[in-house]
Amino acid sequence: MNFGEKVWKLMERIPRGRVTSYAQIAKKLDTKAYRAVGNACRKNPYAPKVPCHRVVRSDGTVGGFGGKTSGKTVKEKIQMLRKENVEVKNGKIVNFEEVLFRF
DNA sequence: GCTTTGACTCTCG
DNA sequence: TCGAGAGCCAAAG
Repeated sequence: MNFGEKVWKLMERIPRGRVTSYAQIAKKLDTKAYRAVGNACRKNPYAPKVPCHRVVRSDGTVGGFGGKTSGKTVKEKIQMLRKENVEVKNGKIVNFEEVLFRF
């Protein structure tokens, strides 16, 4: 199994209204490839099946989705999260510790 | 097979 | 508060 497949498989289990961080995923995979995780997300061949928009940075900031690479913007990502009952303020997750999915 | 790049994270000034 | 630097790993060229 490829590295990316493991990442996507983990992302599938993120429930609605919850988020996780790249660090959490890397930790679960027993690796420190935080960046590689983000790289895999950027490719994301499993489109809506894998909710990469529920993956944020370790400090709770949304990050990613920066125009060039995804075509979308951080704002769009935030809108999706808010739709799923995830509060976002100034690009950061509100009550991050509470909605963080630790697998 | 080495270099570049990236939706990352941590530390320090 | 915020940016810069360093460290980390995987994929693509």
